[in-house]
Amino acid sequence: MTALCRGRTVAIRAPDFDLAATLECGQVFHWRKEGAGWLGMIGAQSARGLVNAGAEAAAREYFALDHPLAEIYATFPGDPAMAAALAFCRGMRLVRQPAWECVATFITSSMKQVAHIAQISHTLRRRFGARVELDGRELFAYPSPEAIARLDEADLRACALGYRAKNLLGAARMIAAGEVDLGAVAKLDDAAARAELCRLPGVGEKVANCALLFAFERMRAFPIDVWIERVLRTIYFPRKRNVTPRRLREFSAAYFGPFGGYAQQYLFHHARKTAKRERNR
DNA sequence: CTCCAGGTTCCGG
DNA sequence: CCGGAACATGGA
Repeated sequence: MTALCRGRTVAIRAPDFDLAATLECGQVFHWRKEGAGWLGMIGAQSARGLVNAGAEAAAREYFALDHPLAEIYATFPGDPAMAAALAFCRGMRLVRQPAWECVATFITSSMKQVAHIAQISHTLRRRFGARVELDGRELFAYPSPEAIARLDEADLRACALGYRAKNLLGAARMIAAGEVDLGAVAKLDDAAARAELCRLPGVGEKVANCALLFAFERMRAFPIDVWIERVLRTIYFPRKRNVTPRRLREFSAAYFGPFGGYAQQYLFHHARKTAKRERNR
């Protein structure tokens, strides 16, 4: 397929890679379209800084270019809804995000549209994150737990976080204090890792599953948000009442298989984009 | 103006 | 375990 990933100066080649879908599907929120390419950071470094340093490997790691998409697709169920989502999203990859950045952005995601989450992410980065130069442009890393832990709740509310300010602050302080160790979470099995993440304020099952999927490579993690719930209810439980959250969880885990998280993200992106198109009609 | 957005937490059946 | 309500903010 196409070679993509232009941080304005450099390209990375890979087959079966749709960079735009990967960056626009609502898994990561800070990349910005610039001309024909995208500008953003991979952890603490600008995408171009990485390549200049001769570490293209880091970009390949971040964008998960090693994920065997053909094999993953082969595990998807063959129903029409899944087929349509696959056709729409083919080449979209689940990136490997830095754990704290992922946990924190999804703490701020509750009851927010994707555009709002991105706005909050940019404000936090600009105000409290480490600044990096890139050709006269400036980029900002996501602020560390320690940097946020030093702040006041009012500082965060001033970034339009609303009630989420208390949660982000509390989570940052727990991690800065060593009460929760994200490095240790990586070594736990799925259930234990989920439970450990849920100790953080503002992290419930859905946010924990996003973190497991987008930062901890748990390909079975299946976040159920309002969009996915709508898909599940309308496509897989048509005109059925009393379908409980527990039932949706159990169905998803059994039906979508070992790469359920990938299936979930494809269904999510497809549902959101097609819904927007319908609305504009 | 009303409705809704990648939810979590707490509270009463 | 389940459904409801409170919790902030901004775009459609």
